[in-house]
Amino acid sequence: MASSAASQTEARRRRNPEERPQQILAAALEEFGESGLAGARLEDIAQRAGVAKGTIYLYFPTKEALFREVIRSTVVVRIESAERELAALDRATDAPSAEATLRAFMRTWWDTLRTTRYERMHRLVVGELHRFPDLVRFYSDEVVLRGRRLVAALIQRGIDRGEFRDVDATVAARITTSAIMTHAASICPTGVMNDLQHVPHDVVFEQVIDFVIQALRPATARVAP
Amino acid sequence: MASSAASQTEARRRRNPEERPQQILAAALEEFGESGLAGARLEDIAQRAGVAKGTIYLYFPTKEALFREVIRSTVVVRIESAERELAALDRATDAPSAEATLRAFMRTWWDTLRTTRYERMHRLVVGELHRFPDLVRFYSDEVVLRGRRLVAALIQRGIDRGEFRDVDATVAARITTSAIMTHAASICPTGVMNDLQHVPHDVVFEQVIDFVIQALRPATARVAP
DNA sequence: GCTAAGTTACTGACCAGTCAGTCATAAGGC
DNA sequence: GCCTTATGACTGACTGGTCAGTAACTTAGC
Repeated sequence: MASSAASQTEARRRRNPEERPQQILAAALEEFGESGLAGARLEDIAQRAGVAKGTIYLYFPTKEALFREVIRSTVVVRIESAERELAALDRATDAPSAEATLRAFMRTWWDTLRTTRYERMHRLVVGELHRFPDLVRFYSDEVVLRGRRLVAALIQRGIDRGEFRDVDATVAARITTSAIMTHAASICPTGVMNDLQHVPHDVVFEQVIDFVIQALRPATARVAP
Repeated sequence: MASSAASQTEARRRRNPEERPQQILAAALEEFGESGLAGARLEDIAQRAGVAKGTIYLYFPTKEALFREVIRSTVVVRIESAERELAALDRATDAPSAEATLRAFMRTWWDTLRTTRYERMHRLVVGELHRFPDLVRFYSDEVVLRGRRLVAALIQRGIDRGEFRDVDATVAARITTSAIMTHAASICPTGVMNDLQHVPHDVVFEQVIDFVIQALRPATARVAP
């Protein structure tokens, strides 16, 4: 036990300037997501990151600056993954139906949103972001609009191919993403839709996406044979 | 100016034990909604309520107890207004179409959700409630489930009358309310859908409700004549 | 109607605890 | 031996909660 504590101390003391910011940001996301900006303690963030409090100040000038970087860096990861998705979709342009593509894309999004990481992010965005107008704008432009544009493109493809009704793709994308995001954020144990705790995630996802697809189906496709 | 200050002091000093809790709760909702539970200062709440800090402790034992009461009392108001709506709907049982009734009901909800009061409430529910499991349950049962049951009943009525497809009314209600709530919460200036700032609220509402109605329309009703 | 004694709502200075931010010191790495 | 990275004890500002005191109002006695 003594040796383990010693090796731990050793490990903590090892210089690691490349990885330090990431360690600290990851710990900060957890603490901020748990307790909010004002409620989170730097001491706890440091402990979770396996460093001393002073170390944080070697990389971030203030608590608020750390918070901003938590948002920015998490968001950047999200953008990048969304872009990877888009690229993958563009490569396989016309093989599957628009419906299948939309389903697949929303599915990966669904799986991402349901992680604890994004549950915390969601909490911070709704609960604290409003006090940082520049971050609101950043998030709004670089995450919300960008993500929606992606979904809108998929829906537009379906419209062009005659699979979907001639709706406003942007509006449809907005409603689709909002439904998916709310459901993803609310079905966790601490979420506000606790009646869904016992419904398998897959089923909830299918319910949402089926509803959306129904709204997008053209009238003629739905006549009984 | 001196006289105004004097009369203000006079007003503040007037005893008013009946109204004090409400004054304090209203001020607390504003401050908590603005700064979060940990970020809000009792001093500021007191000032906003026009009382001294000590006065708060005559009515609420701790800051946390005050927070709980803010949630509970605001939620109670919401339940009561929803029940009034339900009663009004039951009185006019079979006159208008299910679609018209659903539209009307969602419309009043929309107008309520867009007030600053509920914007703050939403922030608190998403951002802070998770640390109070009993409040999560309370909110989940008494607001989310209850509201959804109301909407589900409206949709079921439409199904029974043959106006809507034979969908799972609960699922449809869940998706409908989530879309309406997200949009209502996100279109404010500090919200995350800032591209909607310049779209009239009525239009946004119509887009959402039209999309939902499309998903609910039966196939046969949409065949071209 | 007036004053004294009593009651209760309210106040704000104060205390004790907390925590963001600092800095003298230590520990690698070269 | 010097420079970079890391530490954690320390400080000072801040705030939740307390309480001795005050003002507003009520009742009683005349």
